[in-house]
Amino acid sequence: MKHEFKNIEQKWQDKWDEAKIFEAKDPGEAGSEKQKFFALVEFPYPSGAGMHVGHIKAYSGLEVISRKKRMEGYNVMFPMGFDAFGLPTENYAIKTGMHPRAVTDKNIEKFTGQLKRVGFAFDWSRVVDTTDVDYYKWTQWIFLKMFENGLVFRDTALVNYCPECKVVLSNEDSQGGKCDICHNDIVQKSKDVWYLRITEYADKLLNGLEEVDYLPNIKQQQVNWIGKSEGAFVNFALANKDETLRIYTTRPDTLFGVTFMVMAPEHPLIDKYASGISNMEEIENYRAECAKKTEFERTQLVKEKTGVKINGLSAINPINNKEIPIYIADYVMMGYGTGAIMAVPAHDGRDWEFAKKFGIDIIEVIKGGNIEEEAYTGDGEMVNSGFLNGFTNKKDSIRRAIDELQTLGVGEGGVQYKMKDWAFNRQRYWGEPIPIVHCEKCGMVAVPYDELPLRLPDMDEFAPGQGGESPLARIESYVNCKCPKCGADAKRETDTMPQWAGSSWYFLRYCDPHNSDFFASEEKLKYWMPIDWYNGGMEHVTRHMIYSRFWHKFLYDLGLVPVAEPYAKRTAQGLILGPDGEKMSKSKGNVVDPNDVVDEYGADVLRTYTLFMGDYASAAPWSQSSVRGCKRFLERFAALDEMLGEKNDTLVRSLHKTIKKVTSDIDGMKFNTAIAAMMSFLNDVYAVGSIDKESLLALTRILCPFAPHICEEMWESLGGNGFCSLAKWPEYDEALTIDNEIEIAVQVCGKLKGTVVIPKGAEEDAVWEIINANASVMASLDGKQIIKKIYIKDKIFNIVAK
RNA sequence: GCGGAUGUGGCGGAAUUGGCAGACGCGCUGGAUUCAGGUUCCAGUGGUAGCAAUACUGUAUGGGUUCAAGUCCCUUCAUCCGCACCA
Repeated sequence: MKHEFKNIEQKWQDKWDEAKIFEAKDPGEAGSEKQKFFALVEFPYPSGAGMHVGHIKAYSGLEVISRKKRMEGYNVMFPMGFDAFGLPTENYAIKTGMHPRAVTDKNIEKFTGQLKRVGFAFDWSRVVDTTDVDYYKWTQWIFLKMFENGLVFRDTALVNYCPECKVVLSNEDSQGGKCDICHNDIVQKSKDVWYLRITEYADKLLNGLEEVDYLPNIKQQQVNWIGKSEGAFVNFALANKDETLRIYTTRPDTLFGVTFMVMAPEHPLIDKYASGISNMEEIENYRAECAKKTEFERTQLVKEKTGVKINGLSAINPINNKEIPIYIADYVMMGYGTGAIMAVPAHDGRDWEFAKKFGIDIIEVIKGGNIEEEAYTGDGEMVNSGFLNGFTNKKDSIRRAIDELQTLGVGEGGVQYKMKDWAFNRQRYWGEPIPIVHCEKCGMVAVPYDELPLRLPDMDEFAPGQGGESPLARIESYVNCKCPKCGADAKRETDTMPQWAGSSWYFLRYCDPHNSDFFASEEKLKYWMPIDWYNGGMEHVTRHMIYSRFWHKFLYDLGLVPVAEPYAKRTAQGLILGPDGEKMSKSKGNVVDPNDVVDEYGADVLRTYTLFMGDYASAAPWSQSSVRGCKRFLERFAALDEMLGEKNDTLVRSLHKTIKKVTSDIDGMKFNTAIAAMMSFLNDVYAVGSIDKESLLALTRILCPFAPHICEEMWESLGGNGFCSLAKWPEYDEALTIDNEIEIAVQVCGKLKGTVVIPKGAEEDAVWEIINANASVMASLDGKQIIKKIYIKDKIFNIVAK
């Protein structure tokens, strides 16, 4: 079989298309009686740059797994789609004057072409495009359901705002103080924005992790992101005021060590009692200074503590009635807990630093450290703490303290999350219109379900407004409408949804992509869900994955989806780095284009190499010369049909071991060792000089998920039945994977002195006899006294001698 | 600071329950084929010493457990990722 493989690739792709062999069978169709396997990869954002090899690696993993599942007799669904709303497309459209719709269509076409060239076994009949009106109709529908159920609200708050992109960003989209889209600094801006009440689902999102099979680091990241902490709320009375200052603490048992309180600069109680504060001017100056800093600066810079004492306000410690001073300081955030804390400088590093700087008392309540030197945050016996004295167990003392707070009626146990509600809007054009109408009389009114979809109006100028308002606000015919409730003149909401909306439920649509009555039928969801295996990037673990789990759990609570967790299993691929070992980026000029690789070596080589380059979950640099190694491998394989010969017992044994290894390695995503095993087998074949047809057919099938084109060609040339891609996955004979004779190591005092070949399962005496015939081992025992012989059956023989 | 990981040849990376470290591939060296480059084929390839058999040494660091440690325990260091004044 001597041809350039790239010439045969198109041929087989056409045949697969024509025979529709990768289309999943819905319930009721022939083939649906098989066990279903729903394999999902993250659908791409179709950017103008096209795909890079990282996409190929991301899809190749489940491509191999799902192809194998198909050959093992599963009804496989491996769909693909496009997450196409978003800023890059819109920015490109503004720059070039093209309409975002046209840009999107062009890019989707480009991506589709690239994906097809690689020969991925996607079910192309189920393609989902989030910008398709038949799709975003249901995105809007789910949004309205959330609205109806009180999960959507508007609030004026300090938000993350990107001056470059002119959009409000969620916390998830502004990690590290940088805009996730353009990487410029974000600023804090007070704005009236839409939120989804994701915090309502914090506990469910956390607890649900117990029932899914995610890689441990993925779970950990989500746990950290949700950031649940348990503690207590305590109400401190303000001295001489009928007012309480409420704080949150994780250590209510350190109440006896409180020597001051701290409020966030924005705390409302300050304004409320401003008239009684003698240094209000100083406080206002401090607040102005803080307001200038972004939240990023406030939290990121490890710098000296700053703050101002509030003259005129003080608090009463409810546990011992001591009067304590109150400060404002920017190390306390308004956005977490209650925006105020009780400070225990002896046992909290930040409070300690602050107390040292401002000369505040430090009272030890937990023994074990030297509080003169630094805060002690470890465990120890409680002291100076009244009824808590003598406690040594943290849990017990916290519980006792909460009991006491409740008895006194000044506090209670409570829980806090780091996760905040999801800022859910963009003041841009290319997104799903938010289906809400503002009526002067009725307030915010949902667009009636039967008026969905609310179409994105057509327009020519999509640049955002100077005041940061959505371009949709300029279309009067769109903005002006009637209130669905009272019929009066009303204004339409002009913000659009953020990019994460469409990807929050796309997998449900794959189950029933052409349904015009519902987002997906109950029957089909019941058949296909949950997703058996989801693979994607680590960068989506705290965003897309949290968001989509939230939406899904919401739909589950409404009884609209059959399972509580959408993803039964989740893995992640590692990045492909540039040949220079750096992250691939256009600016570094180290991006490898899959088209170039396909042009030069063919799709099979590209697929095989992306999986061979290293551990699937780890980052690895691209190496052009290693690509050639995979090419050599496939060329050597392709030549095997000219080496047909008699059955060779050793080779058959080697084959069965290879089938066994490839089978288990694919399931464990150890693609690199699976390919290595096939390379080894191929080396064995070349050493023998020939291979029998049956063995070659088996090899062809186990290689097929990796290099399907060349394998189809081989299958055809050997007269195989139908498509190799649909052939039965070979089984191995366990007996043939076990050798009758094995070579074991012989050690003297733990050092390797030689090897001997023994019959499998030989007893110690028999092995000892064989060893006695081994000259080099016996030579090293010369003149020594044997103290002990250790024989681990079929593994090793160690002689301890003096 | 907190959380998660990782550390093995020149490079990417392999090594069930502790049981022959370096599979497989790249690169490199030598040879064959070729006018030549490329390709292909054969042999070699952790380090040091030796013509060689062989010996010693070797999985970030230092210690420990064990007949036996890349693997288990403790120490130190380095790198990467996530979160970060979260009370």
